[in-house]
Amino acid sequence: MTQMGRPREFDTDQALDRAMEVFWRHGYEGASLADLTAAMGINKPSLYAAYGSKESLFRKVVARYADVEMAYARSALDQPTAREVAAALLRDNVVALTRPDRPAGCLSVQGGTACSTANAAISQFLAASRQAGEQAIAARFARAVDERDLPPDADPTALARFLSVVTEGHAVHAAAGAHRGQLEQSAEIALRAFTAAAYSVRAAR
Amino acid sequence: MTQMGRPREFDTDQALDRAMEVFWRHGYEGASLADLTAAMGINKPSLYAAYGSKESLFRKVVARYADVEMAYARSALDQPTAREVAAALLRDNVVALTRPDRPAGCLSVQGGTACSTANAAISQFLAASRQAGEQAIAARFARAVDERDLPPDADPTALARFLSVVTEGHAVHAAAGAHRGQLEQSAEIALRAFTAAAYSVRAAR
DNA sequence: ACAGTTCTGTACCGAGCGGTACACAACAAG
DNA sequence: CTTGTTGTGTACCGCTCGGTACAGAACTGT
Repeated sequence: MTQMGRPREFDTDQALDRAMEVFWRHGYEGASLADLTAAMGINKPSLYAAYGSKESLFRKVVARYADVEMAYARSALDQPTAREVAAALLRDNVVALTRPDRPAGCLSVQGGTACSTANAAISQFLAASRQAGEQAIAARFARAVDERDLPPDADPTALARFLSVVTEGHAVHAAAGAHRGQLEQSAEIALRAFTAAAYSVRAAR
Repeated sequence: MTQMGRPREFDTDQALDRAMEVFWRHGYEGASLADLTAAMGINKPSLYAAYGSKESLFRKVVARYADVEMAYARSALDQPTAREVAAALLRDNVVALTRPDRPAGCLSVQGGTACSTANAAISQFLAASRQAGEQAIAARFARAVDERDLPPDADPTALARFLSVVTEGHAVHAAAGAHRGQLEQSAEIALRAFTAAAYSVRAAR
């Protein structure tokens, strides 16, 4: 059986990308249904039939964002050493935050660090997804300790947190208009910090 | 002449503090007039008579925030050396972001990194105020170069930007629920990075 | 006492919000 | 050609938004 009823007249993934750009630029609450439907080229009933609700659409957008726009982060974790992981992460993050064909900054931060009480679930959801990324990095660094890449008293959690902090700071800065070269300078400083803290013992304490 | 007409029945600065807490927690757009008036203990006409509009109230709140809640930043600039400036800034910032009697995070970031098109001026205003802070730090570091505290090829602008990035990242993290001790670890790593980048020549490049 | 001024509370405004009812159009199955 | 199913467009829902008109209360100056 192929599919009954009238066929959908738009591509759901393509419309999701249009919605992503709107949420990315204006945040969850700053993006109105009128903005979204205009960008997606559909009407409200089509949106609700295909995605359920504004919140459900947003969650689908964030999932797609993680899949597509954050792919660099997963491949950074494949680098052979912790130092190279950090270097790839910091550098590719700066590139992703300042792509001329994308809104500046990061959907996960722009989406809503603060929300009205009614939408508290949104900011919690975004915070949780950022923390999941941080924990993935921490797990990678824990592996590096096991592999004798990092010294035994290195703190994978603290190192991952530091990298996460820097990328979030870069996201705020990029959204405010910082240029790629400016963030690259900052990333280099952070990378030196990471190396010192990770590989020299007395660092963490 | 004292003051004509019916006297105001509330303290405008105290009400401003109540409004600050609401904006701090929910951002500019996430804070409704109903939330604000309830927290301030006044009615809408009193709010409009005393502060002009929601946007005008927010700007007054941000000004007060800079005066009161960011006083630590100004006194950090009075430290004798660049390293001590950075250390005081990072550490006091972490304390300010995680005060148990204040909302977590930073009003300037929580206020609105992203806004609807109608309120684009708000996020621009906040970004500009953050950049003003960054430039004050850069100016302090430029003085440190003049004073032979920092080496002649240190980059005051890049160093200030790095510190600004870390504090913004800490603000995002704190708003997401990070504890003070966790951010202190991150601040220590950042401080080592700062010292290395600032005081050793080949660092910046 | 009275006028002029300023603040307070109620009750309201138009506009935009997220979300939906409904009639109709486009397809698959029989 | 009919029937069942699903998407589309219009037109609308109740609600909340930021902001205000207005009447009365509380004060100062004469």
